[in-house]
Amino acid sequence: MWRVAEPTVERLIQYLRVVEAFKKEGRYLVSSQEIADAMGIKATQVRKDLSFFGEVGKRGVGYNVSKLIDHLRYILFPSKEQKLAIVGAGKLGGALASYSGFEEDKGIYRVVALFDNDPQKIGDEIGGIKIYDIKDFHDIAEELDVRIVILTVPASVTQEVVDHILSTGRINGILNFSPVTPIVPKEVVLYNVDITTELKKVLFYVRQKRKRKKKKDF
Amino acid sequence: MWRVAEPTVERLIQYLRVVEAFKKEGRYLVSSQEIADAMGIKATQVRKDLSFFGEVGKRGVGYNVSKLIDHLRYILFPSKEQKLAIVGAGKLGGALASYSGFEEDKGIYRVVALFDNDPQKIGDEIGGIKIYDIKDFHDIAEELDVRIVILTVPASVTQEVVDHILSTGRINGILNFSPVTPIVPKEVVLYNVDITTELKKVLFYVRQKRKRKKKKDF
DNA sequence: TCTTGTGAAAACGTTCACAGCA
DNA sequence: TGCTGTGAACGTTTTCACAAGA
Repeated sequence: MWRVAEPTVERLIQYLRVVEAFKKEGRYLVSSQEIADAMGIKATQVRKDLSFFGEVGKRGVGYNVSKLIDHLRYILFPSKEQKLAIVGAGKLGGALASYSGFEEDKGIYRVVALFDNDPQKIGDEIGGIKIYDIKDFHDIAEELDVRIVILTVPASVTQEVVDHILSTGRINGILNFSPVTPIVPKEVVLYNVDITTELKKVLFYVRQKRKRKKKKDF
Repeated sequence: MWRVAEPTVERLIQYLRVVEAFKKEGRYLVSSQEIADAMGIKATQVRKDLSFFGEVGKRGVGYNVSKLIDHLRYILFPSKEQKLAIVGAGKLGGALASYSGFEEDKGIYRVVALFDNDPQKIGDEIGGIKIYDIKDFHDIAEELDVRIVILTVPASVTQEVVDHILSTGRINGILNFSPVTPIVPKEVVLYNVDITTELKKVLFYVRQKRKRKKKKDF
């Protein structure tokens, strides 16, 4: 199998979305330049990425929209729909359980369960998804064929919860929304989405730019 | 002013959190190795980053925890508390309005307003934050001194809403949660947090690893 | 002529090896 | 001796320049 660099994977995922949008507009052909413009990157970058797995466009013509979609889907998500669980049925977990953006990705993944430790919440439903007791994670995850988890628990219990869900030996992927990076065995895929860090990056660069501008003004 | 690379800024922000945690534990000194371990990176990386703005540790000793915190805060966020607005009072916007993780960053930023176009919601409060009519964005943003926006609107209206809020000329930073990358003038700082892309990266690499493992097993 | 595909170069980021100090 | 600071080496990612093909 090929070894794909992480920034390339990120862009391939976005190419798929962008090209699917072109298809919805009824487009039959698309150029690397058009894809690049839609994403704010360079056309050469798009061509490098797309040609990584072999030639897929036609020189002088462009890329066939439907063919390109099939190609990207085959490379990125050739498996059947993956089942996800959201662990932590608080505000953020609840918002994700009924997040409309996930609808677009039917066939790739689907949220099938919520977990929490609050007896008040267990048994309820959010967005049509049932809340289970985190104590029953082992059994329910097995029953529902869950191997990937979205983690939306408070920072203070992140490591503890991660240890618990990994003790089942089933889970091989975690998308963590807490600002604490848990320690996981290297065979588990962990990505962190830290909202507070992203916000601070915006703040830092806004200030940086103001400064640069002032300097220029002289 | 210095030019700081983006991965460096991200790590500096995390050093601040990690070192503040060490301070809470009553630590007076900390080594680059300890910081590195807490973040799963190399100690040399920590030293490179921390020495970027001049020497701040003591050779043979380590870093003074309180001094290091002051130093990082001075580099990253020397300005007064920034006011943020959340545009889009749906599930995700609501969850962020009452997100407890923001409490930790008091003094750096604060959410002061929500905006939506749904007359049903306008006038309500979420997490103590009032929902205003997006039509009044210009006036309210000026009144509340908002220059940074968290965007949690549906993908289909992302560009339209961005154009509207930028037309005030006040806004110079956007943290966008929609999976569509809006086009903004280059003087506006834009960061995208695309939950669906992060999820797909996890799925891709989980599959990749399974394959690699199988190969190894032979 | 138009647009893709690609080796080579440049830019960027990380790691190493060790010098410098307490 | 122990730990920081840093130039040089290394690895990775992006960009360039142009060859190849419809």
